[in-house]
Amino acid sequence: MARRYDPDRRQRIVDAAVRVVTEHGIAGLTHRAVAAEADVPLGSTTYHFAGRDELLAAALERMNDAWLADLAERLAQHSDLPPAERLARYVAHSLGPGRAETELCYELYFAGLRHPTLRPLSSRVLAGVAELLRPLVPDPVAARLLTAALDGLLIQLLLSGDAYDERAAVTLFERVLAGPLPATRTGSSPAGDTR
Amino acid sequence: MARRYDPDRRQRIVDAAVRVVTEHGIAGLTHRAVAAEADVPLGSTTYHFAGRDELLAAALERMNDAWLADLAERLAQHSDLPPAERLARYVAHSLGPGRAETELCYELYFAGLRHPTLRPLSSRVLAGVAELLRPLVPDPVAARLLTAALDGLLIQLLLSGDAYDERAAVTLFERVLAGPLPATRTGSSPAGDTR
DNA sequence: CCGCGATGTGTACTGCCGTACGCATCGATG
DNA sequence: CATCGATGCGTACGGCAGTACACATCGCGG
Repeated sequence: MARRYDPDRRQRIVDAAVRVVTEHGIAGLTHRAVAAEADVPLGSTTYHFAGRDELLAAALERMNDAWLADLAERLAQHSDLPPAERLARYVAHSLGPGRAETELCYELYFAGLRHPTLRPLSSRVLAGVAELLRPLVPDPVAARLLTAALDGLLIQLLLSGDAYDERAAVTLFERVLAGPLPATRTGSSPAGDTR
Repeated sequence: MARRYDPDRRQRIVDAAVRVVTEHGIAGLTHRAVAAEADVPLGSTTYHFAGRDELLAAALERMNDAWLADLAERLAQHSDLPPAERLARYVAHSLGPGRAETELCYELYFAGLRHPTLRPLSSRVLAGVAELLRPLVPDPVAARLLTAALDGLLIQLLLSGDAYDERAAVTLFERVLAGPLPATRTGSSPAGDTR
């Protein structure tokens, strides 16, 4: 029972928490599970984190950062391709080996929806994605819309299990990317021109 | 302790389960909570439903049906407006008084993602939405893309708490709705034309 | 070298949960 | 009206969770 000298125990606990959440979901995050995963006694997790919530928040924050980093990296790759193609590639990537991670990210998203504590985290990720997409698009509003299209498409593919139609995805992104928002005009004309 | 004659007890239990899920989320659905909400003894919920899962599935199915019915109704209204406007109106409606319900629906969505048991339900709703959107659009693939745009936009608005920019939404829908998919051509040309 | 506070460890307490089960009651069937 | 199975009711049991807490150990400042 010799007490171990373990200066970054806290760090390792967060790592373990991330693994636990990845495997068992948010509901599966318990002090005991994390302690076992980190190979530390139960009391240790309660010592370093005031409560379950704090532990969860720490894990989520790290996972969010990883997500944004991954997106940034993927967007940087293939920088020769047109934006719509790059986004479609990113979708393909998200559905590939890292699919489980993608599913997690969206689970966290919605965890923020129910638990007010986590909302700022969700909001931050959302803003982060929009920011990364910003260079592809003429204005911030368009970046938000593009984010919506990306999210919606990914969610649908994750849920339906349908095969990924990359050509359709490219088309979707091309359309959303098409030029600056005509609606930028502050005019209040209610009827959209069908073009 | 006189035993009550209560022919549609099962029904009322489902109702109570819906209310419990609405208020406390999926994680909050317990036999005890439902029993209390339905004002029946604990043993009653376990008698009518084999287990927690069955109870949850029953509640979710009902909520999903309600969601689709609401969407159908909203789309039928304002049938004079162009489709993009109608969709934007629906988004506004979803963010209004029924916002809590909307949030619930998406929570259920992702519950299906983690729990394989519930996946068919999620998938069914997804297909249902796409089917309702089908008449607005030239082909089924476009309906799926439109569904993605709608979902993505709603999710973003629910999470970010940003004000709803209805004009931007209309623009988004107009673009996604624009004509039949050019990608319908089976051609395999890999590079999208930058137009 | 010496204490002392930070850190680590093990365990116990309390509460909630799913589920099982024995008994009570009543509608329906003959 | 007699009976029986479906339905209703209350309670108990085992498991797992969060948290608290007493004690052990060790780095570090004096």
